[in-house]
Amino acid sequence: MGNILREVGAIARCFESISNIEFKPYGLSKNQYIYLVRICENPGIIQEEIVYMVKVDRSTASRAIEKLERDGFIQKEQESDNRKNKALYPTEKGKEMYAFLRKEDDYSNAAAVKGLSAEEEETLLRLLQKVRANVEPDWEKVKNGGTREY
Amino acid sequence: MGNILREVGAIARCFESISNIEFKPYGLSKNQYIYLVRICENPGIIQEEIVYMVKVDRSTASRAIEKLERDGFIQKEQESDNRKNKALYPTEKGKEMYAFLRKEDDYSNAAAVKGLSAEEEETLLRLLQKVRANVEPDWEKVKNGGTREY
DNA sequence: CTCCTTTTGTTGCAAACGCAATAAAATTAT
DNA sequence: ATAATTTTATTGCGTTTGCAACAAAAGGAG
Repeated sequence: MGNILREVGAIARCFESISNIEFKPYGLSKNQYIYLVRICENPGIIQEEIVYMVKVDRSTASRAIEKLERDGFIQKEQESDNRKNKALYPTEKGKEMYAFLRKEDDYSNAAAVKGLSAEEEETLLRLLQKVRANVEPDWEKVKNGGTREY
Repeated sequence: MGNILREVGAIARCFESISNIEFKPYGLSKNQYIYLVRICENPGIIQEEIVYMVKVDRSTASRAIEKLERDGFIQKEQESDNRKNKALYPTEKGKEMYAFLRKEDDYSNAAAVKGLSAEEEETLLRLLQKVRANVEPDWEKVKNGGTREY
């Protein structure tokens, strides 16, 4: 009886832990890298979209991003046609940090799939994307007060 | 360019979030279920072994398990032949809760792999186990102050 | 246009998190 | 046998986390 979610959980905690330790000396505190990466890859993205991509609580994202701004890695900009949404952009400092984050990320991904064939790697990614798609609606549902029956 | 670790991270956060919300009304606070499950499945296990399985900081595990004991879900017992290790056992209350946790866990795993063939499911588990094995040594290393080169 | 709902974002508060430092028992080395 | 190292567990401290509750703008329904 293998348990997919437990493997996923352990792997996720491993890499989160490693990343946080490695980025700390560069001025990024816990989990900030997660948000910075998304903002750098999607300039102008709004917070709620990051929440959807990353799967974290609104309030957590709000404060993490606030801190990123305070620390000079990103900037919030009022969209001209919309006074509610705040578009997020990396600063120069943020972009520099991103280059480093990318190197670490590439290294970690390569380390993760070491020993897998190119085909297995593709398969793994495809299956994980499927799992993620399966999970998303349940997450939305439960986060919004819905219940799962089992 | 698909990123395996980001998928893994999002999936893990989804299920952690769902689990925490679902278990809260039953008296389990954040992430306690993770430790309770391991103790129920491995009666007599010590804390450090759980840390190794789950991939979390010692101090986090220590306090989570302490709380589990305080809440009457588990018991710590001094091993007769060893005064350092503390063997962990579920109480009756803990075992009852475990039955429920198992149902939720089974449901979540089934939901996760919905639409995958039995073969794909096996493949996914196998590949995840491989990734986990790849990651473990790096986690140990970095947690103990070592550095990765990239 | 006005009312209702949804979307986006923030804040209060209590709890969990994890690095660092500590302690003590167990194991290994000399 | 004794010293050095490793293993196991805890605690101090500041930070992050997330549920709840809230606010305000945007979007839809009548």
